[in-house]
Amino acid sequence: MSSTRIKGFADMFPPQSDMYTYMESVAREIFGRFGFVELRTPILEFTELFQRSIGQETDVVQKEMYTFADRKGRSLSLRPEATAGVMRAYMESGLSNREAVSRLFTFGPMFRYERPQKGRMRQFHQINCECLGSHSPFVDAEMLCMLWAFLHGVGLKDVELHVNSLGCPNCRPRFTQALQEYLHAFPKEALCEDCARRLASNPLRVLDCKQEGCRQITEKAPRLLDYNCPSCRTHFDKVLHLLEGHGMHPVLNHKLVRGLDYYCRTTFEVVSGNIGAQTAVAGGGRYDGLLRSLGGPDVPGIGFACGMERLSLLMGETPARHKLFCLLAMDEESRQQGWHLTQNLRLAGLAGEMLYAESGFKSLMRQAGKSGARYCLIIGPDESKQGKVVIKNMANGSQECLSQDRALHYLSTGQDTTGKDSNE
RNA sequence: GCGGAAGUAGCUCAGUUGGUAGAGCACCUGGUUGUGGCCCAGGGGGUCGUGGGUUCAAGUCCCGUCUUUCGCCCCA
Repeated sequence: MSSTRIKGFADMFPPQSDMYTYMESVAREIFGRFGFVELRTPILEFTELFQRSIGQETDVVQKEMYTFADRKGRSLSLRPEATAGVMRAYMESGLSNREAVSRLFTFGPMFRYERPQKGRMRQFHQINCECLGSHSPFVDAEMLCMLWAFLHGVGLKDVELHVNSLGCPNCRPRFTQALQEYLHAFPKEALCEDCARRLASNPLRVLDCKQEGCRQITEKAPRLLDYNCPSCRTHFDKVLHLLEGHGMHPVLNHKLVRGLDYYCRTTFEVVSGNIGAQTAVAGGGRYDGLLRSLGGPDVPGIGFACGMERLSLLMGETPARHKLFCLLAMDEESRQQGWHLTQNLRLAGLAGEMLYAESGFKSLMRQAGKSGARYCLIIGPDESKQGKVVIKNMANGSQECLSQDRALHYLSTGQDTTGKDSNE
């Protein structure tokens, strides 16, 4: 309503923020098992880095970046994706001299000036993984295996893994030429306006146009895979073979191309039909020439990005965190005792709250009920005189009065079976 | 950058051919001394996104604007 917030930039409260924290913790755990370490790079970089990395001709660079001059007139941009910054950091750190293969992951906000819609914000969040230093198809398969494990780890189902091979600088030009020849055979009106333009500037993009007319035409278009050179083909076959042998069944999608210039060979997307107009939850691929083109060592790489906004649309509810206790006290002396007890319970590892409102007992009791706490702790004049506390089990209504010193033991061991599984 | 839809209480929405605002849920207080969830009774809350215009009178009609949302483009 009030418009103090920047369009496309969202505040996140629970349960949404809990969900993002959850995604990150699952990612850390699983990526860690695969030998990945966390890298954090700046949100701001020199504009030139993105221009050189992502590609001067891409929409992302041409019209979607938040670009501005700093106080000394240098052009800076908020990162629209993570890979460029990771490459820069990798080069500057000299990591390639210290280890042959580096496995890095990073989380964080990215920025693109686009029209917000379902699953797309101007400030959005990605989980990003890069493996640098290996040409091996085993690595490609490993990345996909890890991505799949992560998505399953956060409870995702009903998603498909699409793969394709874009070939390399040696073989792709032949395909591009063949595709253009194929498309030129159709009358000009057959393709949509955008594709007519793409035909010259970026013919590969015609393949993933959503327009029905274009789709029919590209259905029988030349296929990338058929134009892969022998070594690209061998590489890709190996990746497919490994995945199949591991029980993953990637969908070979001949129309899968990627929007960023640096991709080659293995490319992939994880798609779902349940995120509005968007379909990709995660996407990535191999980018063997990227580091070299940025002035770095000739080190191959492969990586993927996973969109957290989109992922969150597909996830169920994250388990709500449970409070173990809610303490209410009825007069000043009781409040003081209750306050100390509350802090002691927390310091001993139990999660809970104390109600400070000086309202009537009924009101406090209602609030305790709403808090969702498993136990309600009550201290009134009678209890505080003897240093006691009433502990009421909110689920079954049973209660007992014991000394405040024993409350911790009672709550952490629990005399009933339901009291044992505190997860805080 | 382009197109469609919508903006009324914290939330979801009613609001009839224009006559100075309602419901449900939520919240608060009670239903006799210190026991929540159910029920009952009461209560607090809205410059009807915003700025103009038409009119005796506009939440209701007209125009602008902002925001949100769904698409296009593009992408995760």
